[in-house]
Amino acid sequence: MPDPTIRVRIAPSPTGPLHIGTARTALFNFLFARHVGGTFILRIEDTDVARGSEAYERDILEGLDWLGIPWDEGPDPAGGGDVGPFGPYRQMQRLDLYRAAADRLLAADLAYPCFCTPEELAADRAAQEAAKLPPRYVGRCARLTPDERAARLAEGRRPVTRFRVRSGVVGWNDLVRDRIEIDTANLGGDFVILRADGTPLYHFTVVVDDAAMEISHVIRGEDHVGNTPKHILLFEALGHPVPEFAHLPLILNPDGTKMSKRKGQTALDDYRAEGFLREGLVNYLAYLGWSPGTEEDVLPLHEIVARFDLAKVHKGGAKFDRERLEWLNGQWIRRLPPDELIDRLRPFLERAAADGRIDRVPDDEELRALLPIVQERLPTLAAIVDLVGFLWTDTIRADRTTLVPKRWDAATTSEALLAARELLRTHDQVTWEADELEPPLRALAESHGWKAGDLFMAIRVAVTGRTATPPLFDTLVALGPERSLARLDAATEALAEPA
RNA sequence: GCCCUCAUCGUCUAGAGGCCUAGGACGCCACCCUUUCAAGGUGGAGAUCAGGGGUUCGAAUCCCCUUGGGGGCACCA
Repeated sequence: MPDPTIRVRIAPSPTGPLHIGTARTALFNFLFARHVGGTFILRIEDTDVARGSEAYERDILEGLDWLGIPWDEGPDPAGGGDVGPFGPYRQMQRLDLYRAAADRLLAADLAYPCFCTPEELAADRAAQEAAKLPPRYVGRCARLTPDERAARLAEGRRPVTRFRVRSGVVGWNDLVRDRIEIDTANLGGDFVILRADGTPLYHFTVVVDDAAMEISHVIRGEDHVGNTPKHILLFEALGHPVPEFAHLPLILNPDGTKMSKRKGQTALDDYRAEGFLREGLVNYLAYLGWSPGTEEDVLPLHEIVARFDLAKVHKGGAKFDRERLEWLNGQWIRRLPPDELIDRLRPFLERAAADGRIDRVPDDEELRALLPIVQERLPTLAAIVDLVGFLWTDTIRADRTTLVPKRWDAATTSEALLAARELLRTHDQVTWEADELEPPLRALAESHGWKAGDLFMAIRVAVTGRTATPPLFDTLVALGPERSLARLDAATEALAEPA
């Protein structure tokens, strides 16, 4: 049952690649909207021209799109025109709206021009700091007469526009944190809403846009709690009903501070590049600060939507736990249908080939045959190369020390490898299958008095170059008789070389 | 300095006065399975519910204080 009165938004600023925290906030907005049948809007807050870039905007749209949390209104991720009746959805295309809103505030004397110079403001702040007072605008220009303003204008000084902060207490019933009240005396004085060049600042654009776009619920990070009174004041000054607010707990670094690039991996793109699935990421992110209250850990998006409830969102922050993310991702990889897994693995193989980490890319058929032995061994998609990259590499390097099993010496290893090679060479190639390869090799070990495990380990390292691999006989099958024999030869040669 | 705010195993969490001698999951340890590595199964260690006061027949759950943590105080968003 769609509810047109419920409208939420994610409003990222393109000043960096899509942040995992932004993705989480977007997800919670999406979950809330879908759960109640509301509308999920994406708005680009690009008024910080100095730090923003179009490349970042693309990264954000692409990342959100990839995550699988589609917005109902906003820029078209494919690069087309905006979608939705409240556009445009990029703030730099809405400048006249802010200008008009500011004019209304100016006309009602709810805002005023301020001619203070950056130097004056810096001096004020320094003085306040020295006196151990909280920083705040002193109000030098708050009560300028028309003549004084005209005089300054005549000097060629360009004023910023400041919003008059009224005295009193502003409060709201936060949907996750309950009642919050803040005395406006602690807001830092009258704040700037328009720069001298007329471009608007954050606090002003959010409110003008949230009002214009009829946003009913503002769901954002806890770091915005202190901004909320300013926004409420602005809504009131603009004569617009104040929306509901819900402040989400922050995602934290391992040391408990707000997640940052310095102390953690924050770009969604980096997780994507490592081969984390959207399903795993979404599942994990949804469980940071929220839980369905049941004992289900692996939950698909539509189930999360069905169970989501803002009232059950936590108040305290949650540390980002990569181990748990990896486990969850593995769960999702194991749940992927074969064809789907193959499709998702492909880009990672192509990338590995481009980087020279493997020499060729397997086709779908080869990959499909491999899935039974790799699917349960992948914590991430990118791990495929590490796991079985030796299958697509022309030459492997197996050094002498790893070639010789723990309980063996080089001579025994050579002897065993030679015997195994001979056995495999004469093995019927039509029955080059795991079930057919195992018995004769076991018999070989027994006849020489070797432990089967030692023999298998020697062969494993000889044909793969590593001690940890998928099951040996499946590996030999994937390798094929020709390459298996060649690698056994190369290994014996390596052992024969003087150390 | 000021304002706001949070507080259950190492981590993510269940818990909305008696069901809690606090449950699950990740991680860790052991065992089983086993040719290695995983996956899977079983079991285990791990939280005097930050501390102290109340309220109550009864508190992890309600109130107060303390402590500790976090967030915020821009012509950034």
